[in-house]
Amino acid sequence: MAIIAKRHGAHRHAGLTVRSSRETADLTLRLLEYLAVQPAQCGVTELAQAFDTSKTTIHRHLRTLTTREFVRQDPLTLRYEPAVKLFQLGESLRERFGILGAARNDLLRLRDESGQAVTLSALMQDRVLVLDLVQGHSVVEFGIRPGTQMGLHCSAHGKVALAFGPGSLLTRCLLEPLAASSKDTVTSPALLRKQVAAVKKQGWATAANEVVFGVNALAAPVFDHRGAYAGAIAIVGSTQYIGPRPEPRQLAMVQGAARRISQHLGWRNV
Amino acid sequence: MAIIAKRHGAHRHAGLTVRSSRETADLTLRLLEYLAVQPAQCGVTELAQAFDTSKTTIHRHLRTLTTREFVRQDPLTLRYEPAVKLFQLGESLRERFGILGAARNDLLRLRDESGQAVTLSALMQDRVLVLDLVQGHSVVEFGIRPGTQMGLHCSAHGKVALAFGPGSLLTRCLLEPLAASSKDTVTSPALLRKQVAAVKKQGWATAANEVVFGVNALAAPVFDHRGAYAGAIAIVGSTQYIGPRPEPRQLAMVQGAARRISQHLGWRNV
DNA sequence: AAACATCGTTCCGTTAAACGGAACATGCAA
DNA sequence: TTGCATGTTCCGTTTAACGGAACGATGTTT
Repeated sequence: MAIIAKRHGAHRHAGLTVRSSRETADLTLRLLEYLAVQPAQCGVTELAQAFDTSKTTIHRHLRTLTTREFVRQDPLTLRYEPAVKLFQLGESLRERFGILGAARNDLLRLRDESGQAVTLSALMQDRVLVLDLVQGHSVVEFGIRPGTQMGLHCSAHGKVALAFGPGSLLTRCLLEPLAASSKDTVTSPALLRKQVAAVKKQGWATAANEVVFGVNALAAPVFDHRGAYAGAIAIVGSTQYIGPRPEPRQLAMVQGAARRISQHLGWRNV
Repeated sequence: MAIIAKRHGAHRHAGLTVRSSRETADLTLRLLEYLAVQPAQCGVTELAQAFDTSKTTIHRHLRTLTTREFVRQDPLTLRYEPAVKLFQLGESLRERFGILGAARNDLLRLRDESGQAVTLSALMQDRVLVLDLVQGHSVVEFGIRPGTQMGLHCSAHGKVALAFGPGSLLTRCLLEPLAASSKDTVTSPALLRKQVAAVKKQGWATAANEVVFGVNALAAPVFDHRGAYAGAIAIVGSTQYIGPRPEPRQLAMVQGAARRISQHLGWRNV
């Protein structure tokens, strides 16, 4: 864990301490991030070691974070942990996604109809972000936690975004080499273009074994009142239940749900 | 808006600029918070005015926030807005509440049974925090946004927390004067003690007209595997549907859902 | 089309604030 | 008790945060 923390911090080099971070507030932000992802409370000494700096510095930064209520000190253990503010600020960003409120009920209906887990994604800064998840009814539970970002070229959500999102998205995506996250990941630009074109034509996308082996997802786009791409919904489950060529019944359910959500967002006609 | 931003920042006093914030990183955090709650993107000049400081300073702080991906600059407008990271960190705090995952399905069932909006709360740092909301089926929609914190003495969630949460909570709550948020808010310590005792005995709480006039909520506690208070659920709706003395049917639904969620958390017997 | 206003950004000398070592107060274990 | 942890405070040194002025690019007004 110290490695992560030190990534942009201070490095020991031949017995000499070289400080590579140019900004001070930077440490405060790194501290905040570190505390947030840590499962347990953290002590000052422990943090000082992780960030390779003095206890004094850590303590001062924690005090800054505490007065702003981003972090709090447990009165019993005297150790530090993230506070409500962080949760609230994260929550306040949700409001920027009108799609979230509009989708909730239809996601549940889709889950009940399909029996599979249902996910909702939107495009944020050229990245596909999972916004919501409704757990399935199967014995083994699939699903991706909200906040996770998915690959554009190696997920059903991503391919729908490439097909129906901003036209320049595919171009920008192909600027960087396509990372292979599994054996079946598409790494050829030409093949990806072909797939995206197909998705655009048929109105849905699958990504069998592309994220995790044995798992597939079936995604369809959601549009806003102007007819612009607002996000995507997908059912996700074992390849046993969702094949590379999905059943017409599943397709109808997913696309039906997507259409209803689009309509809630003010979208009209085809 | 400038007032909010300046609250702990720099103040003009008789033509003299006095800087009251002792810490530098403090400004970075205030900036982050400001951007998060702002509905639109913000420009450098605008922010410099709001925080009564130079454009240079704002720009440098924004750059710090940008490199850490807490904030991003829109390439088109060149203005700044909160970025994914903030959402993800907020989301990561959710994991600290085991109650959230355990409750989802039962919240939906309760919504469908009761037809009312359903809320889920937990105790965080002596504050009752709304964690989840399932919208009702009625024409007029009620409900409180996740992230909102509710008064201990003037909400159904709060009263349940006082009755079943840490024993010292009531004591600490009574240290400060009980703020009246509406006409029907309980402001007498003696009366509150009495009400809390009643809640403890009966296992549920209501708070008609205490938050907003015409709105009532019916809350019941949820317990974890050790039998400790983990949070509360409630149905919320018009006083027309949820009376001060709720119908036995409604009580059974809410308490049934609370019991099922407790069982998912590992709670046994009673 | 030229002049203007305003945007975000860079430069640089000044100065305030961030820094860390040492000493402190406290709680827990041998 | 003594020892070793913890989190916290003090203070002299030094670093990096500061803001005014100048810059280049946009888009608006004359």
